Amino acid sequence: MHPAVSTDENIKRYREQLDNIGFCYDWDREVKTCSPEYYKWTQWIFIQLFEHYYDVDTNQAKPIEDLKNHFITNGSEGHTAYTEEEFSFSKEEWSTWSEKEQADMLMNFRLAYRKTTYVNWCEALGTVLANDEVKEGVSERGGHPVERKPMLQWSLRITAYADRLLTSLDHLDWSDSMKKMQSNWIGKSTGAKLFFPVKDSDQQIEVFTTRPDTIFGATYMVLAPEHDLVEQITTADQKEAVEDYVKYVSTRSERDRMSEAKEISGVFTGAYAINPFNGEEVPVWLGEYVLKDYGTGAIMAVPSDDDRDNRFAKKYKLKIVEVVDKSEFEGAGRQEKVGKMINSDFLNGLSVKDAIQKMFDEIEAKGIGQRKVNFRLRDAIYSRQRYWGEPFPVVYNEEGITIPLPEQELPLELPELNDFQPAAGGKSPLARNEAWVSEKDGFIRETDTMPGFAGSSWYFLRYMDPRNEEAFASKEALDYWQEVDLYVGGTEHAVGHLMYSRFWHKFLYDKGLVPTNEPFKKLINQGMIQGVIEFLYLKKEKDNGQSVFVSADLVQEGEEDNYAKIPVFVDFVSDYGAANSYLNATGLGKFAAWRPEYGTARFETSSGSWTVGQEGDFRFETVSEVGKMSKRYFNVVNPDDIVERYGADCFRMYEMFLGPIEQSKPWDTKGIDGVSKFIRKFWGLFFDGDQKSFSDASPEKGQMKILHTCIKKVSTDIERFSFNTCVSAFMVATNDLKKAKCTSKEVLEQMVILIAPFAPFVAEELWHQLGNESSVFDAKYPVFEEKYLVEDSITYPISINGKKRAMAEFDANASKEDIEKAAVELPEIQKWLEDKTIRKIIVVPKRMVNIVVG
RNA sequence: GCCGAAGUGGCGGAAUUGGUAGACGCGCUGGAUUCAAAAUCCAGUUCUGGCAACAGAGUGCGGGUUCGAUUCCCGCCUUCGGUACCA
Repeated sequence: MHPAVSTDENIKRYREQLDNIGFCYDWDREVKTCSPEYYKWTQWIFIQLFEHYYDVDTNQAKPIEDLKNHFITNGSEGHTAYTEEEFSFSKEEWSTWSEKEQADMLMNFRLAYRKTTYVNWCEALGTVLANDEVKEGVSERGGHPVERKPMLQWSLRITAYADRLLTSLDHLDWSDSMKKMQSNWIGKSTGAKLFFPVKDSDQQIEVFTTRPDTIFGATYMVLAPEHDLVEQITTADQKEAVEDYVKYVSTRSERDRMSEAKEISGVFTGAYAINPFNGEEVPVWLGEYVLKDYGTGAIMAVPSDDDRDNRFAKKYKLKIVEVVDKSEFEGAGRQEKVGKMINSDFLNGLSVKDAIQKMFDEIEAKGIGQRKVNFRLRDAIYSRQRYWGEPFPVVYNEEGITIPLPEQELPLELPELNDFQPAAGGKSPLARNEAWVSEKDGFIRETDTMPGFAGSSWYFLRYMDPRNEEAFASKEALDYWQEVDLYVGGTEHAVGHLMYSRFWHKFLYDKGLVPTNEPFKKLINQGMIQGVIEFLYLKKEKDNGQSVFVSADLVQEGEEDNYAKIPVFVDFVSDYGAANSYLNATGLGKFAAWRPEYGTARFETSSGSWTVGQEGDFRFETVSEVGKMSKRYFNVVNPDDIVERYGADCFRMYEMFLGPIEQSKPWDTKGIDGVSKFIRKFWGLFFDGDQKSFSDASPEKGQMKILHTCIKKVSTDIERFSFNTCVSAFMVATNDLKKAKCTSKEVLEQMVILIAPFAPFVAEELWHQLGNESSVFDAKYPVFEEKYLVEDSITYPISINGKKRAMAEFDANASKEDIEKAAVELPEIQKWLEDKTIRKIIVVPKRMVNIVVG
């Protein structure tokens, strides 16, 4: 199916569902990130990013033209543009460079730029896979091998904004946990970068370390297996081992490499580096735990003070030199920055803290390195080898220089294609459309497309002015709406979408295109309604070329590692959600038809093997896990049938009633009857059968108390997004009003207004039944009045040593002394005081009494 | 592994600043109504012992602070989200 068709169907479907549930949206402001009217501006923003660099002096984005002019007049000398590498060239050199060489240099500074990055390449499928589609080195679909492969791709230089993304978190009304996740993700650390010369070579290894104090304990070095120097420094007799290892690591996902649960691995290059402080020769190793893209892609390993280095050193029997004496800090971890320096020449006797500072000075004095702030945050890869995305609004000339399209040629529309599979030779689908790719004058178009986060990084700005053809939004609209007041989103967006949006927004702010520095003022995290994911166990090793699935009950405990888990569409599964859910012959047939690549697979169950076409009594057990409802897991449950059966009011209130908004939980309709009953009960306050039962009778004091208790609870709970307790407050009020036989229109009318945002359909109907002409949503929302809740007396719990032993009622104005006296004299309390001395009596007014005895 | 969150009856959950643990709802048990069922209504329902009054235990596990801890501190366990190509 064409993605445009399925996307339209999905949008239509969502719209129907949202209407069905009774959500109030201003549909005039609807935007579609895949429509050319919208993505014209996504492309436009991309070009702006391409045309700018980040100036670290003024801390804002500046036109790349300015930088180019600087290079023309000064060369690299004195430039203040953000970049990862250092470049040094004179204006004369610049002027001798070809246009292509100059363009390549500018690429190192542009906020949108091209560089070689690694992708998960699956040769068998001829395509690049998302990390999620790769499970333990093989593709989730088909179980084919996947390797890391370098590819020239677009990236966004988000790292230029790292510091600002970090510091402006302070001013946001976001949860602390969310801010922490973002700040950890950005991962600012202050350290030193320094060079270790390679023995018998003119090469140097650059490392970044936050622990320069431990340099005398640096007994070996580790390079990322992809490090540029690997080939040059590897000795002849280690060549084969190194090549094998590099190949092995290319099949490992980054996540696997970071996990320490798995066995540590590495290989010796044969080369030695010189420790610049003590002149010792230290072996240079490769290790998969060092990543190419973090820091410099190389570390000085200090096994005495780093856990991973320590494990590595022990495994490969490398030298360990203790350099920090932690004897005064019992229980301190290996990596804790405490203790006194030992075995460290001029650092001996210093505290770790002082030693770090001293080393910064030494390194700079010796001229072998300098202080450096490093960020864990990496630039965002912006290319996707897929059809369904925004085309890049650029062409490449014959030399490969990037030329952005002029604004009047935007949008560059996605051309029609009838086959969305990757093109031959691992190229993106768009490469099939040669007429589109080849532009006039030998120019060619980019065949990759933009990622999903392109359109989603700024859509909220388009809501402010969705039809504007002159700009992504008018200045007037942006000034009026400012930022997003409240953003409700899940924590799954914590470091992805929310970080990218903030980055784009800051860039637009720098250009004076938006009035605010941050896009989302307040943010709350709703939990996810989860689903049960059903997996089939697939043997990683094929049997004579045949895929073999094994029923979960036949897989031994501890053997799970030999299997890949393949998700199955939950509709095929019998007893879905139960612990022993399974596929019968029909279900297996559906699975095989749905996943044709497994059409020839064998499915082993306790009652024999099943293959396509077989009938009979098979029970192939699945693995059930609670996880997010997602297209990827084929476990999405549809709200429509609930609305059909119980009505939208009931669906809405039940979903709220399930629990706190920020908590995740599996979807389960058990209990929805309670909410359904409540709505009928609420209706029953107004009607006795078909007869209206309300009257003009003036409300009793007790009824007003019930009403205002409810108003108070609901008003405060709405403010703190505690909707589940609002629903229970309505239930309590309804039960109480019924018990009080309340028929007062005055009270009931207020209840209707109060409940309207929760159950809009029934509220509107009752509102009209009460004789009102206008909509309930135009009525004034009830206001809590304290006077209805004033109590004459208060019931106190009386505790002995913190354990409740009696209840007693006291006048609301009773003094502490009176309460103490009366409490002690209660017969239920007296028996606990026999043979005991009263040590203390604590009275918390209007709360409780605690008598301490001993 | 790392970062973040959560863990309370048979189940979903409540307890807003350290002050009555289990509100509200589901389920279950008994009863009313009914030829019967559904629906509805009434009563009970944390666990253990007890006819009961009552007593003991109890908020993932182990410690600590406090007159008092679901709430604060330290150490663990389990589950969920993220871990850079889902966004």
